[in-house]
Amino acid sequence: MEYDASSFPAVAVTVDLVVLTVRGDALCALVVRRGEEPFAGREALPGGFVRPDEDLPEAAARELAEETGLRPGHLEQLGSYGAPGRDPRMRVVTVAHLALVPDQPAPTAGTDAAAARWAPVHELTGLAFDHDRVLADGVERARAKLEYTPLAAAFCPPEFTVAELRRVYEVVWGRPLDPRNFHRKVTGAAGFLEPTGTTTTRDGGRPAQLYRRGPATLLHPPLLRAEG
Amino acid sequence: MEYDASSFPAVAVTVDLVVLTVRGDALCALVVRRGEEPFAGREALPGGFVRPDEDLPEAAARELAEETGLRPGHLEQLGSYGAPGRDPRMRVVTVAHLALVPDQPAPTAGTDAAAARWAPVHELTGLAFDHDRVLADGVERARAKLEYTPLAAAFCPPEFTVAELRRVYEVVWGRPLDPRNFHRKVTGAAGFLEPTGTTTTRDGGRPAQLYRRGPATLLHPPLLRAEG
DNA sequence: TCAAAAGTGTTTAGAGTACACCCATGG
DNA sequence: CCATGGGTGTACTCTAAACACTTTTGA
Repeated sequence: MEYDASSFPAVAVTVDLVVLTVRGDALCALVVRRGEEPFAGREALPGGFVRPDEDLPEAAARELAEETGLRPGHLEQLGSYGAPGRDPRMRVVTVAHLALVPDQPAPTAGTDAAAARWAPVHELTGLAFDHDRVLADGVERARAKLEYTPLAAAFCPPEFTVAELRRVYEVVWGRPLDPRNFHRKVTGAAGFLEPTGTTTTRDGGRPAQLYRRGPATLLHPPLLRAEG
Repeated sequence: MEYDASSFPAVAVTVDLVVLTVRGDALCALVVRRGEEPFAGREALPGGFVRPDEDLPEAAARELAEETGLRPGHLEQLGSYGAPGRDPRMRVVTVAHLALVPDQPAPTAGTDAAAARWAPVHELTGLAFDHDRVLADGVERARAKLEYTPLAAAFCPPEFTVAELRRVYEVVWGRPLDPRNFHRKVTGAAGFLEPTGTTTTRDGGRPAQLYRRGPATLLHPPLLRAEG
């Protein structure tokens, strides 16, 4: 990395957020309606400047808290996007992040979030900037990561049943899973789930064991998307 | 993404490269000796400024060509690193990229590459900036991607034998693989390898079929790192 | 008592590993 | 003709998919 620190191109760095949640039957993303040019009136992913004193993950966490008022179940860097013309005003490189959050009772209760809403990802097209692409990359990352990490639990409340976890997989992958085999797999995967000892009947039928997220970060064996 | 384009923090954006190759028995990375402060005399990953008119992948490809004179077998974005203090002079956000190249007959024959060398990744510590971390992330990405993509072929010359491909896996993963089962797996994976119809005896013994990279981007089924 | 969902057991098919074995070349 | 590596066949094991079946609640 050789360069002269005194003469560098003027670039702005932002963080943008793909915030995903499972609501009803759909995988949903958080979008905000833009009030200013460019792309005024269009929807965009939430985001903002990286401040001089903060690291990239900090900036992403701050923006997320400002938009949703919530601590995410999971937050990771997705990738950077910096095509010269992506913002018509100036050179902007954005570091996109992927956040997974549990379903919110209230849609959005943040400060900045006047014009924010959750929308099913399959309905979201025509976003501002290159955000269609960023969103697609985020969704694909989430889908892939459910296979080999216990990340699905990030979409769930602190305590959840196996059926609720299965519902996350079914919505994100868009296909049904066998409840019996799914139950065996996730309860058998070391470190995925920790039983709380309590049960609930909120899903109807026979009472279901409640679980918390376990300490595992990788799933052995992975759950596979391609069944049958 | 709401912001005032006229008042943004001053940030420099660079690309850094984790360039990996398989040489002899070791996975090696390209490093350059720094001539200037900060970290003068220390080794660092190759990299440089993103120019005003180029996209991030272009910048990475240009830097790679400048350093190695070579077209990579594979080039992808790795991640961005932007901790406030990572460069003592000013705020620098770097977009790290991962490049995989075939083994070079001549070590490095580029323009900028006076002080460049290939070094086994396990010997590389004490790199400038946060490059130890960037390198480690790149190596881990490469290891993981060999499992479920046909990326190992990016380490090979245009035409290669199954044994040469297996050698790549053994070096990157650091463990021996059964030649017979490996052969069956890679020749059986659809789209991984395309036979050229010619053979070679350059590895000794019975002539081996030569293959080219096939069109597949994902491996079904994946090769697994954890064997029995 | 019935519907609904939790959870267990069993069968069967496919994939992976280990390893015996044969093939084709150079020296 | 022997060493070397290429390549095939096969038995065994392990996992997962499919699905019958039992359990435990609310209505």
